[in-house]
Amino acid sequence: MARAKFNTASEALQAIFQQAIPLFAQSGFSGVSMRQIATAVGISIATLYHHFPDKQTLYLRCIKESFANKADSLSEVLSQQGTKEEQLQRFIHRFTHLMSDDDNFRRLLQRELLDGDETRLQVLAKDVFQTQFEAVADLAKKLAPQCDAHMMAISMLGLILFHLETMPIRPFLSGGKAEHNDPEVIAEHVTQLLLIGIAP
Amino acid sequence: MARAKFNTASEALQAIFQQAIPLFAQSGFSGVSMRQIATAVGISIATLYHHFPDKQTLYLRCIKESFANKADSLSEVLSQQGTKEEQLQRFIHRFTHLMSDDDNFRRLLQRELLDGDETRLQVLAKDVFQTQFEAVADLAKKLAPQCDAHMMAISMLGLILFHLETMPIRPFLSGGKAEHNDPEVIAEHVTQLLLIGIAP
DNA sequence: TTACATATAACGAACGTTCTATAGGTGTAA
DNA sequence: TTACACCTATAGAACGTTCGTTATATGTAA
Repeated sequence: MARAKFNTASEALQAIFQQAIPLFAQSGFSGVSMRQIATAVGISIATLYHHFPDKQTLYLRCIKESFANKADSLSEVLSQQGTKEEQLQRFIHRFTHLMSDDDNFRRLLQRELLDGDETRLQVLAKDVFQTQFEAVADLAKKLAPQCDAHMMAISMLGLILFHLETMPIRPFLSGGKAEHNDPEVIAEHVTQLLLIGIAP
Repeated sequence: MARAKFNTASEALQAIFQQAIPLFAQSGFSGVSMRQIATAVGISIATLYHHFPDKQTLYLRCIKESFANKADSLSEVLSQQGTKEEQLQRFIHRFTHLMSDDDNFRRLLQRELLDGDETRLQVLAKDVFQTQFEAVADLAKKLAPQCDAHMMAISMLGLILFHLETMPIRPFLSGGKAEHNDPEVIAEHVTQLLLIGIAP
């Protein structure tokens, strides 16, 4: 019976994450059942409980797993040389692609902003975003010394994320075109808006 | 027994909406049970089913109810006279306050962006947002003729909404202060950013 | 009397979780 | 090398609870 499906516990965990992350990203914590996940992985529900003590723990580990390794790519682009305008452009492009390429990550993040309690958000801020957010705020300070760096950093991220967040509804809004979902188009628009605002 | 709690069916509906809307905004469709809602209203679960055929219908009517009458306030401010810069500033302020004052509405909206299927989002776009979004896009076109009006309108809304969306996590991010949650501060920041970008 | 708002009670299904058992690998002592 | 104890990964079956939903009865107003 046993020892047939996976060679190591780590393989089993990876298989579970691979199925559970998209499910949680799509339907949220209470929209996904343990049976659903077990079925998707192709294991029994008892096996799932052998690897995780309860549903909440599985969910939090999925988030951790999905959020891991996002930092490196941003750190790299944020440490590159160049004028501050070049740095901005590179960061915007990288971040847009990062978020555009990993819909599960973006959806889990937005679900956490809606559902995460104070403790979870604090962990998220300190363990996942802190270093990169500070670098973005520093860049904002260099670009616009007269502005509040924190607010400006939030604005940069929000500009990008909202275009992705509204992807499913924008086709039905006036002027919505398919090309508006192209990360290159979004990045270019955001960069221009930040650099010169709405000035002609 | 009966006819004791409410005088009319409409009163009963209003009492149900009043309890159900914050619950759905807080926990989402699958995070709230019919029993929870009935208990909050102080009626039996069967009474709830007397007024609504099923949970989905109740949820959709809650959304409709919560989204109603938001349009008028925006239409008013969007039709006022003044320079285009004044119009922008007035719209940003009004929209920020509208969203800031009604957290349930904002949360339901963001949940719909995550969970709504194509049909529901299409209804949302056509029935709730269409007119106002077009007006915002027109304003964007007047302010920045060289830009894509649709993208610029999305950017305006996203700038505001993301500051509100990230309220619970920003205290834990570098430079976050309580005053960043003040709608006046947000509106002023967004207006300045849109008007001149990051230029000094 | 009729129509409706309400409540009690229950339905079957699904939920998260746990109990129990077994197949198979691993370490150890005879 | 063999024998046995132990551990891990797995699954079947069931636990008690809650889910959305409904059938039925009763009280009140017109």
